[in-house]
Amino acid sequence: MNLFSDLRGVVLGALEQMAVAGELPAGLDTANVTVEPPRDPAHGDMATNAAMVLAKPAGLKPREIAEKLAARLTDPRIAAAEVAGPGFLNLRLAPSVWQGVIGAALRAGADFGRSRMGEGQKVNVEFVSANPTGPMHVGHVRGAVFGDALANLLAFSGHEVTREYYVNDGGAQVDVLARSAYERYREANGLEPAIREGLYPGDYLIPVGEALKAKYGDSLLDRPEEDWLAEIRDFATEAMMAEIRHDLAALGVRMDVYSSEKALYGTGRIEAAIERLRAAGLIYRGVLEPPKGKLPDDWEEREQTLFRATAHGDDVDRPIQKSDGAWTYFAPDIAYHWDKIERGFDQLIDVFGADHGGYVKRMNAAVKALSNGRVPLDIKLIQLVKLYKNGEPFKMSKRAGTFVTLRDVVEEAGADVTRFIMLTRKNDAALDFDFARVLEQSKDNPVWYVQYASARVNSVLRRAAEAGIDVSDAALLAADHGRITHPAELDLARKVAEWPRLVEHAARAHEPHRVAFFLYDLASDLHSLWNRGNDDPALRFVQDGDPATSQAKIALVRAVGVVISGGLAILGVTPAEEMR
RNA sequence: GCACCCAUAGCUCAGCUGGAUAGAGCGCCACCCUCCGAAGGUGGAGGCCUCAGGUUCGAAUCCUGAUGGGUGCGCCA
Repeated sequence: MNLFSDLRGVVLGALEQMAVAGELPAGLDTANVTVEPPRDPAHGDMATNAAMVLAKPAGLKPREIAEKLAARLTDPRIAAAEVAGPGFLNLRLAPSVWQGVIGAALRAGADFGRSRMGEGQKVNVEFVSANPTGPMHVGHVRGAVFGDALANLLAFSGHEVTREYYVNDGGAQVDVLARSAYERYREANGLEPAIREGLYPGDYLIPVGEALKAKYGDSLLDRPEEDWLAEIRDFATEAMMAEIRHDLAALGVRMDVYSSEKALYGTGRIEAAIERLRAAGLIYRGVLEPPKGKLPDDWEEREQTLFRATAHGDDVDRPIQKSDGAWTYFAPDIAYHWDKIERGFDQLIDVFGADHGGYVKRMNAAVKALSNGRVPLDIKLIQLVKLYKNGEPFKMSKRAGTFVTLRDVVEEAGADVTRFIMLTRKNDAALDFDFARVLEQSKDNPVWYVQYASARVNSVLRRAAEAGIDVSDAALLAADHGRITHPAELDLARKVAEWPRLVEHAARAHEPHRVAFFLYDLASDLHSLWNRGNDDPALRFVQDGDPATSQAKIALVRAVGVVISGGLAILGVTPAEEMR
């Protein structure tokens, strides 16, 4: 149930009637007609801009259209319709609408707000995709949480979602990993490791060295690199991926598919994808212009195989082969996205770090070319997270040597707090994460505030039960919600009613942070109503000697609880049973 | 030099894909603990939505340009 789209349907129906009656020209475009709650509650419960949107194409005055529209809005849910301002039509809804929301929320339970908006849409969300050369660091945390929450959000709105991790196990960096692990293997055999410049120095490879010793004994010592490189590379990569999967699990992130870059090589898949572009006339041999302004020191002209990315909106064409004929990193990426397209996804989402911003246009160009424009690709860039503790920059590097790991963050703040805070900012805005602040139990800590609301709902249910009131789901659903009449309570019900619409908008925009902000608002409204009960006993949820009214009020509280748990589930955060 | 992102209260940020008088938290000011949970609550002050044009019934939101900040820019993924 989504009240807003229902009412929009009512309005569109009325416009239809007007067209039939000759009050409006037929065939007007109503796509821009909205029915939304106005910012100022004094303007009623809902407002539609229909008259203003249609005035020009219809050649009529907005207020005139609004008057006629108002006369045709006979739906029982609409108690009053009045023309205001330049041509807004403000709708006042019957209290029963808001009272009905309580029942709708309780009936749907955890599914309240779930929609079929994305029905039949297969969406692939690729995120994290950290190189398998070490443990995940802070930079990955936000992308991991964002991607996971976005996937939840899309699934909740009816999309068929695949969560995918692209394992960059095919490039030079995994050879570096292998050489680094080999040194640790030598170390495990009692030799002095030579961690040269350019190798990965982190302690996390020590256990890998020991595991290699357990597997190979001393048989790989003093052997030329070509004898062990491939084997140790696979071994070390797998060890790193095991670590990454472990870290993701600690953060509550689950992947459906791990795709390997290496698996694309030697199978003709890259060649096939490139061929497809070539057939479209987008591959050629050529020489790139040097970038203007600062010229790299070692610039020399080179002929390379290029992808005509400029044909699809990029600024320059992009090399797919190095001058020695080997693929650049872009080539397997093209093949990987082609693979995703071939798997039948209707929509692709890539979650990248902001430092990959320069990559967006070329990837979009490639996907556009590969899918003939059929499959949209949305690349979400995740801005940096700056870590602080009590306002001081946070440095911790127990295992990694040079960076703060995801595990450090989760151990310090906990998965729930980490996830929530990471979603309290738009993905394209930088985020400050202060450990001291996020663990604080006060109103300026949004996680705490929302968790507190969730606990408070439980607390009310508990107390009511102690007072002998039946607070079972069935009883609350059967309660007489018509007893919810106080404006403050109806306001809270209005907020609950907004949830399905918010989910839809957030899903459409690919912006899970909106859920976090909504939950904060809703928690705030609940706390506020609670506090009004201090001064005005009529607003207390448990009314002594009046179990019927108590049940109605508690049903409202429970409806808020339903939304909060549902919203937290999307964010991947556990609701608090009680505060301690 | 070019591209992308950002610019909203003193600070940190929202702003529902163009709606009416721009919001929240912190900080500040004033009140409030006999009261279902006061590490809290209620109210208040605080704005040229960076600037200049444009689009239209209507712009913080869309377009162009400028300014300031971030990121990136051919054999690294």
